[in-house]
Amino acid sequence: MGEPYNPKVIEARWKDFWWEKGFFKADINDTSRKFYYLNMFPYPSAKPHVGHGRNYILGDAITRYLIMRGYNVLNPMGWDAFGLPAENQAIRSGVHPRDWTMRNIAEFKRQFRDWGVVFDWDREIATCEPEYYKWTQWIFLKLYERGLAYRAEAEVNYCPTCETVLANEQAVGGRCERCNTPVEKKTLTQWFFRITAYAEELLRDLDTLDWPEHVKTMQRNWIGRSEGANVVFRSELGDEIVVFTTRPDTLWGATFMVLAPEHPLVEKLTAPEKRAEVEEYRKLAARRTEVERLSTEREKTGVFIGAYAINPVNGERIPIWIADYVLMTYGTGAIMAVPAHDERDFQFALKYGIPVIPVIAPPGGVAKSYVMAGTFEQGLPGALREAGFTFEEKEGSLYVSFPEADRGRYVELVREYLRPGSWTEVIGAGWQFVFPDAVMDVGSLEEERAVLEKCKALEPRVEGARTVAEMLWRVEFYRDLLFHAEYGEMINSGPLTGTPGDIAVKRTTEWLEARGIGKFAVNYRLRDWLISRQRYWGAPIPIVYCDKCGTVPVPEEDLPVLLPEVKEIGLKGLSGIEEFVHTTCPKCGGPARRETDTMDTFVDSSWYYLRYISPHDDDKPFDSELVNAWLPVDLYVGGVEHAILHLLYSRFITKALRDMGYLSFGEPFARLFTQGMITYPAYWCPEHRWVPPKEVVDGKYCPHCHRELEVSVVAMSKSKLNVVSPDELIEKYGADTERLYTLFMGPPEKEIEWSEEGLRGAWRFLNRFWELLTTWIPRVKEVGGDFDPAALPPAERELWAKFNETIRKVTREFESRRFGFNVAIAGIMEFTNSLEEYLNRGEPNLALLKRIVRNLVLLISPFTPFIAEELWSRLGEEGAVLEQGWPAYDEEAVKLLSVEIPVQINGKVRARVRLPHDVAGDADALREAVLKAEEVKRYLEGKELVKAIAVPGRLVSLVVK
RNA sequence: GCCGGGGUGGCGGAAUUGGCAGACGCGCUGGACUCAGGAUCCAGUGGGGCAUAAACCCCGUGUGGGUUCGAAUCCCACCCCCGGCACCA
Repeated sequence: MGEPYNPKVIEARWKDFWWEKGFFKADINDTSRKFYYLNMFPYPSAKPHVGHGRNYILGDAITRYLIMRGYNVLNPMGWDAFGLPAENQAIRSGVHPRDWTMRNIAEFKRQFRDWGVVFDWDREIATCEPEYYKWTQWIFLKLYERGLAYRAEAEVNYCPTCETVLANEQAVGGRCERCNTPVEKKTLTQWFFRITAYAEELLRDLDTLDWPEHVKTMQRNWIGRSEGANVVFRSELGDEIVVFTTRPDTLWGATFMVLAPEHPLVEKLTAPEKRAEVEEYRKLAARRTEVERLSTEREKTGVFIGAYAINPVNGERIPIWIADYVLMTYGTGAIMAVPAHDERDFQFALKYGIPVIPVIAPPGGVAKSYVMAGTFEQGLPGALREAGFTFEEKEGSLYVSFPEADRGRYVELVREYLRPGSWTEVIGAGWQFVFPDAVMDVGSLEEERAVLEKCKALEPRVEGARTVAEMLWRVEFYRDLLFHAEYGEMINSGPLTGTPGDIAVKRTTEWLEARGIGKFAVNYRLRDWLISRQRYWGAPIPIVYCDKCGTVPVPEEDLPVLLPEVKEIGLKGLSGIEEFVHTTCPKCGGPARRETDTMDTFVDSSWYYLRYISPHDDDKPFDSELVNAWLPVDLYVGGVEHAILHLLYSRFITKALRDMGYLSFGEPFARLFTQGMITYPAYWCPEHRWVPPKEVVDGKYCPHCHRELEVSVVAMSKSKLNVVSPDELIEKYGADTERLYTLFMGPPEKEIEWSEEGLRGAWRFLNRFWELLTTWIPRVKEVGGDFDPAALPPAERELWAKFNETIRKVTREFESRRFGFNVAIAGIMEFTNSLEEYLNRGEPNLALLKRIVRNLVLLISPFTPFIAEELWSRLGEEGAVLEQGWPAYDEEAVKLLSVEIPVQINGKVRARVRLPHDVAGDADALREAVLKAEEVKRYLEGKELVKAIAVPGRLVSLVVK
């Protein structure tokens, strides 16, 4: 019998062993077998939970494997240590953010140690240490020198709860990412990094990265490149108004123009009688929060400013409006509005009575005509039918649909039957109005007006309509043809009429360029990165303002600009600390004021992977030569939540540093793996707020009021009280069990729910594993000598083959891009089951068993290092597990085995034939052997064999009649 | 709306990428041990048919069609779910 498994004793023995032995210290000067493995460093908030564990346990397993493969692994860890929670906590409790942060860091390190997760701790960094943020400031200065850091007055997102400015990316859906408060607008002078200068490259280089497709897609969407043209409109007074459009082919349909309320020309262009109204609207727009503004439900609003612009392609005079659906921050802050082919413009035009002129033929090539009851003579339906037109007749009205090609015929025909004073329309590729005495197009503003007037004169019921479009909109039958955003043949477009849809954009752009009124242009959704934060706990921006010299960067030798030591952290951040603000100008020595903004913490984390290479270098941020040798990071692992911000910023900083000559590469992370979160039920009581799962009564009732609780399975978070602490689990089951279960629960990429039952499955397995191995280790320990696999009897052969199959399976998962350790561990479990069965059968082959036990221990070691190290030492082997090579897979082993070949007859598996490996491996021999086999013959009797397909090593498929 | 990723037992998920669907684990059912067990061990477990039993048969990977000797896997159409973005001109 083996002894009982006691993880507490075992784990205590090895906890510090791996670090002390130096297995996790990278040899930074040897890059011949280098592997830079990197976990995203954590923000050290309070205590880590099992959800944090997923990331680090995964990484630890991978690095242990790599070490055994003989790689010189760099696997560092550090702390994203600046940030809001520390500061908010400080304001509340008076504990200095540094002390709070350091306590948490200690807690994280203790947890890692308990987990058996080891890093190269000699390279530990914390972004809040002066020796680190000195270089964050240095990077700022370098960007400033290059014009990539600049100060600008900008309308910014401001969170009234956090009392700070937020980056666009932190204002998620118009709400503060941290506290969910609706974001307000404020105009402030702020620091920006010019990430847009790299928009094109950031987009293009995504193609070179071995990253999950969805992450690349998210970045592509975020950068949001679109091609089109800038077109120069002019106001009636001659002011240039440039608009960006992706649809220059719709230019002839521009019936109005919209400027963003903040557009600089608004001031000048507004007519005196409109000024009050315009001013009011601008104020309203400025006050509106992002949420309101972004709400898709909201109806579009705007104001006519009393001025007109001239459409350069056709000289049409079109009204200029302002509306907040046009953003100052995208394109030129002004658009040409083409209501016939843009949904927003269409809504706007309909609401404010602005004409619509179709200029692109709709897809489908179908035209429609509605002939109202009472407007036509008796014979029309019959005549239509006779002429081959199909239509529906409802309450005396006709609803006719026909191919565009029949338009002429239809118009001729219907005209004959129209009663005097009536008309009908043909709506399709262009809108036509058919009167008994005339046919009129709606192809220009002038024609539109003429049609409208004529209709009004004939029919008092359309009196209220302000435009033709409004009139037509009343006819349900036409609605799907009044507006569309597809590409199609250009119509009503002067010299370009008739241009096919597939070349319309290109030809129009060329046409505009030839006339000097427009130019091909590219626009990005990406905005510059706003890095200013009005806070204390961050890296101060190293800038001084001098009355004489202006904006002066702090000289490099004066870095770091230290955070002032203060007793109490106030709400005003650095600006509230007088001693800090007042300084002398580095240029003239006169009195000056310091910049009091600190940098966004994403700046800290946008370059930390470079610092790990020489973490304690006082002379420079990093050693270019070593960094160029070690980077890009071979494998970067972290949560998807950083798919846009952190990764995009890091890529930008890398490219900027490369262009300054400090780096030889332009992408920091060659390969990325994103692991999913661990979820757990969170219980909500309307009265008693969040209830910890353990206190829930009968799985659903509040322990205080017995009300039924609302359950949601969500990512573990302290605030929702649904975290599972590793401490209790490790106390009860040991770290190996937590590790094993964490890796076994499912593919690491996916989000998954934590389950203590599942954890107990891992616990049971480790107990069996331990007992089995400790039972036999004393015996195999004494055995010497080897064995010849080819000479093994069948049962042993099979075991040996199966074991090698297991090695292959486990190895494959480490080498794959999915790290499916759930499958690898399942393989180990499966093999352990077989081994147990074999050992229960009788006296085993001890030489074989020894080989298997040794390698099995090595095989499981990346997942459960404690138990592996303990068993390894009990085997009496030299050295530690991490000093052993990774078990090799013996391909020959499987070949010793006979193979069971399924035989399909007409697509159904009807028999199985056991054959030697070499027979099964050869198509001809296999086919022959199977056809001769007794169990197959009975299916062939009296039948004709039509086809026999043999797949070597797999199966045989027979077709019979 | 646009983009991306998916639909396999009661659940998490396997399936060597076109070759025995459901590995491994959880849960469940039955049994053992026990004063007891939410501990542990053993057996069974996709659905259905037949049934003393072994065996055997049919159905089955979101739906419908197609390609193929053979489809969870490839193609076409549709339905549903998850994630991201969303007044970006």
